[in-house]
Amino acid sequence: MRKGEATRERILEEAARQAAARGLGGVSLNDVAGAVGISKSGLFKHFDSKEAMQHAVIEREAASFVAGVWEPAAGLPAGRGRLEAIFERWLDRAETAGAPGGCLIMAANAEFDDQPGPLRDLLQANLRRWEKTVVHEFMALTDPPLAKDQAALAAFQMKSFVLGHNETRRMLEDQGARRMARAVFQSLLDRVAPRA
Amino acid sequence: MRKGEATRERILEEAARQAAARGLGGVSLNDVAGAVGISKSGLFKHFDSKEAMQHAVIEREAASFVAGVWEPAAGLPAGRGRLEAIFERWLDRAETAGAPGGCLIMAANAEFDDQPGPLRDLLQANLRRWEKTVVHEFMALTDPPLAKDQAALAAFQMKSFVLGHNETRRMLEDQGARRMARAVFQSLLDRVAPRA
DNA sequence: ACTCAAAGTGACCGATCGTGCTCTTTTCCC
DNA sequence: GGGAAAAGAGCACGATCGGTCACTTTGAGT
Repeated sequence: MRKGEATRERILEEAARQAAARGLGGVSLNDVAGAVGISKSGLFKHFDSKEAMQHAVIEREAASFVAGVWEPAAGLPAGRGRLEAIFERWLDRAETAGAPGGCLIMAANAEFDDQPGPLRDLLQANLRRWEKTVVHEFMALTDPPLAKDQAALAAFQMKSFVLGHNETRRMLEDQGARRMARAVFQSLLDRVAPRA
Repeated sequence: MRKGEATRERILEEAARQAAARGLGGVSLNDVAGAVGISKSGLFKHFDSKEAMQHAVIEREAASFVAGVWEPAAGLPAGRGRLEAIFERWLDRAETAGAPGGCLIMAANAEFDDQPGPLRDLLQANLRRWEKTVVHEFMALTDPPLAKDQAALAAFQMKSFVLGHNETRRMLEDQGARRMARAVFQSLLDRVAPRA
């Protein structure tokens, strides 16, 4: 039904907002329902359980990640410019996505890395797909293509810089976080594929 | 009293174990008391509130961090060897500290980066002190000393590699995580202070 | 050995948790 | 417009949450 889908969307939106602040496990069905303007039992008409809702939140956020990080760059020609675009959009996530609270995916990865179950499985699958994407992106950076293990090392660094930026920005509250992340990423690109 | 101190220590030990798995906010006073072998009300003779206990857990873990990461290297002469030692011990934390569950400090930093309060303040203060330590360590790496902003960039990368290793190891379950972290860190050291 | 504080118990508080149930209202489709 | 299905309300459940209180046991210092 049309109406139901709209409500479902508002639920996920609110749940994501709360998850960004208190963690995915810390969202309260009562609070979500209240903020959306329905009763707690009404919420169960859209999700069979809290876990099912969390699952949907993650899927929604993963889609948002693809839309916000990958798709804006997908139109660009493969190469340094595209990697730079991806990196910038990726950094954006730590600062704006689901504001405030930063990137839900990054937080959830840390939250569930020790809690076996379907939620962790989903996060892991998403993370693995993204990892592959980034590695391929680095392989396509040079001609001839970068060796896979070299690309993996570059991808590891890129991912690390995003995580470092996230902590530096959010926990250390260092305003230079983005500048530093950008600097070291540019340095990485220079090493992997020296400018003409 | 002697007995009380021992109990207090067992409480903190168990609380840290649970915090590593479910997060600091997810520890249950009931479960902790049960695992220690005392009643929940007995627990309150050692800590005035749950937050006070969490505070003590963080302080204990911070001391463990210093003892496990900094002190083993403190005896070495400043320079590349000492930085390598620090890095290795730091990586160890993601794999063994509080096993299983990895480094409580890293997890707590991600958990509380959006939850204002005394716990976040404590984590932030610890993180800032450690950040300063690492920057100074990099400054002392070369002769003449590295400029502060250059050392900050190096420290940012080192910290990022630890975070990247943590996620790669714990969430991606990539067994090559440590090898990659070591490789990119060595490369960083080579750039900052080329070998003789 | 005596004493007094520290350590620990058990029952209980109000609140909130996720979830199930029945019932009413709304919305969509024909 | 009527009828079926979806959306939602309201209530209550058992469990668990952090926390309090009065009481008993234990242990250390003199």
